[in-house]
Amino acid sequence: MGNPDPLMTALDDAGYYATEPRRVVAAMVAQRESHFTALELVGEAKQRHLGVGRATVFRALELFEELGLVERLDLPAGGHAYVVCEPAHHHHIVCQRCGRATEVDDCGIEGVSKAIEDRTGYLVDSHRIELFGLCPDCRASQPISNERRRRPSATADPH
Amino acid sequence: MGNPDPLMTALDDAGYYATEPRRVVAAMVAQRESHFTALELVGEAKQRHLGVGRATVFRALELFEELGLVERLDLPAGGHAYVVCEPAHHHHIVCQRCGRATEVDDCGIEGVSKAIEDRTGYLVDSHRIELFGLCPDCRASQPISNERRRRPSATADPH
DNA sequence: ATTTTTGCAAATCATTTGCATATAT
DNA sequence: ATATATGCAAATGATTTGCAAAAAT
Repeated sequence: MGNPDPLMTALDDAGYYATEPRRVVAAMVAQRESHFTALELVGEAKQRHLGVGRATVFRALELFEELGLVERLDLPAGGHAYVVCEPAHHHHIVCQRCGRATEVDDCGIEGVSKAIEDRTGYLVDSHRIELFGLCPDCRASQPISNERRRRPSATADPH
Repeated sequence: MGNPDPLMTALDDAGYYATEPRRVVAAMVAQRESHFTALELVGEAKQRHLGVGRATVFRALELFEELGLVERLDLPAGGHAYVVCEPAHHHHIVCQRCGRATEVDDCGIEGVSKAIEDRTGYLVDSHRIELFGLCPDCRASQPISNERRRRPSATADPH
């Protein structure tokens, strides 16, 4: 009678205790379709009387992130959100409208990284690459013109 | 008698008031060699009795960022920091040791973005690409082995 | 048995906001 | 004159921490 939950399995494999609260957080995470914040999970836990507290949610997410089961995104607006992901695979494209995140395989990013190393003389240690846009579904249901959304131009009325 | 400060000039060009507090913040920003946080500037202002308050520093940085004079980085550890940068140029490689940031010109990044659009069906709106590593100087003064620093492996002792 | 984990509430940290006053235009 | 910006202190929001009790090993 094994553990069918991949998050919990990974936890267990890494030597962490497979506790009920972690199972609960893992379950909440697993059924999310788009990105979510720690506080959203805290809220869900409270509403559904799941009995896991704020600190535990934060700690579980931190742990999941450490194990590569979840990734913390820095959204363009400045906030943070998590998405589930395959371990050791770390680029996502995130829909600005529905929040869905899709994993992106190395489309030449490694090569770019190498090129940058060569050009700058830096030794590259890690990179953060996040793309934001509209997913195919949202493109279909909310078509936008050729003109992409643009930031207010520097010459526009400043107030 | 013009304004020799590029940050202030840009502000002015964009139609914002060229105020003394903003000048002070711009000056602090301009003489930073590596990345800095809003609170570091607040601290400097306090220590040097520059007379600009917390809110003003935050507001000035927000404005500078809007004008593309400064970029807000999301550091790997989760914090934020700012770096000065050329307007409309938005990729940096940041030294993990000294915090210096170097602008990186498009080393094929646009191509990657396109490839991802094609593969995923997303319409890419914006991307965040930040690289972290060791700058040439820090490489020289703190040589590290071929083995890059690695995250604790999943099989390592969890505590 | 022993170690890790939890939950709570309080603490911390970063950032924002209201509003009367001051400043730039 | 008029609009914008400032400073302060208080509010907010997110995340972390201390610690005794509970659960997993």
